[in-house]
Amino acid sequence: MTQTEHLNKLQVTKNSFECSVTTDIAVFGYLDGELKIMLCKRQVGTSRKNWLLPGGALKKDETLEGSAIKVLNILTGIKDVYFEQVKVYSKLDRHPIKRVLTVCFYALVNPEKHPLVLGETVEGIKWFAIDQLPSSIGFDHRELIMDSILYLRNNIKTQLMAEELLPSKFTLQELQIVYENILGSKLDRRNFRKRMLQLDIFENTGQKKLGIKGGPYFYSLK
Amino acid sequence: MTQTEHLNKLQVTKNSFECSVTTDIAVFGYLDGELKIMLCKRQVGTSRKNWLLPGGALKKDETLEGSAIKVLNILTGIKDVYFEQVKVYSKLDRHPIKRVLTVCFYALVNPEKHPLVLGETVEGIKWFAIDQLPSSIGFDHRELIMDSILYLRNNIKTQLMAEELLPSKFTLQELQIVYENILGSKLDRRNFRKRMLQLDIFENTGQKKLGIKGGPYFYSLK
DNA sequence: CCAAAAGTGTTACGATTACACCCATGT
DNA sequence: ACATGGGTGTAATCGTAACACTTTTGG
Repeated sequence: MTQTEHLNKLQVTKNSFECSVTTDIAVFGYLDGELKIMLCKRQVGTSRKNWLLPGGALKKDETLEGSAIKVLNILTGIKDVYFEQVKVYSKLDRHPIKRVLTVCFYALVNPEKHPLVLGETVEGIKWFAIDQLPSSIGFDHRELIMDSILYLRNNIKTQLMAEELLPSKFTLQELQIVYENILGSKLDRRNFRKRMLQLDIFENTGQKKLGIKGGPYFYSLK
Repeated sequence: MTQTEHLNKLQVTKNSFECSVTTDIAVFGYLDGELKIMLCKRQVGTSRKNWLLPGGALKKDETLEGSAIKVLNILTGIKDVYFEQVKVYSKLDRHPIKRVLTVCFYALVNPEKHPLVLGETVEGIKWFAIDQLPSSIGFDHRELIMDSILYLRNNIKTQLMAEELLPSKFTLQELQIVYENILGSKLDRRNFRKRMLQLDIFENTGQKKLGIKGGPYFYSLK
């Protein structure tokens, strides 16, 4: 340890305040033709009013990312998903009882690949369309959700998210709907198709999706 | 308190791990014709090897933003600056002695408006060109610096940063240099000038900067 | 008077947008 | 057969990038 680090250590230990830290995860998935977000009702109890993002306390031997992954798996059975840090929330009164600092992540899942398994303390899990959130959302989680959507919206411009959100075979319309949901606006169908196909990462499987007029082809990642 | 919140409180208190939290601030400023970052040597001591971002421990009654603002003021005398959250670092071994979680911010300052005042525990403060960082940087602060530059670079595309970084009167060349420094690439002079003037937020003060061939005009924000 | 930097406008190119018809399938 | 949605190409527009000469000032 260098001197500087030694002194810095003193700096930290002298100011001995320590803080509970939690992670909350905004999980997005494409379901029933819409972009949705997963919310939970936690624990059994007489009043189960509020929906919450899945989340939990950081433990001694965990990184934030590790904690988020573990917590999500324990509560919902989901694993191996795409994660991204959104923001930290540190307002003094975010939690009614004690000071809690929360790091929010967002995750993208393809619900088809991630069957839900209710964790012990989980009363219920439900997917909500992002423009039809329930009115009863606990703590400041509505703010976390809104911020996560903003981050997602910004990231879609540069990053491709189809792989994470969509089933392995999908029609171009389904892909377009995901984009429109995230961006919150309508896109021109021809221009969208052209742009996506120019990326040269999708291929036409030759199969058509049945039950839909027009007979759209399924596409998959190359 | 609702039932849900009550239960969540149990959730948090049961897992009783609490963690020291610090904020570190990557302060950028335009100085000597270059974009620079401010680093400190902390505390007196025989060995003063490592440069560090200014930073300090979160206290009980502070938000992260509040803490960052206060810490920066105490260490360097700087106040009233533009802040933005970058990222949280939570690797287990970031700090040699104890578990410390760090939230990194970046700040933009106009050095002309913010005279430096060395704080008590500060041995020295120095501005480093972002492509000439010292080799001895403590902890994982090199990583924090690199991430902050990336965030800054991304933000310049949508946000205007001249006001924060530049003196009240500046030439368009100086403005261009800030952009080139942040982006890490050369820009076409005519296109840059055109774009900036089209924003319609700068005005030509009519004064010329002396000592420079060509006699460039000073501009200021409208 | 020479060198260095400031100031200025136009053209070419690429990317994005707008837009309409025919074909396939389900009902 | 009819209605719904799928598939496709082109022209217009906008924003970005490339580019050279004259003017001003310092040395």
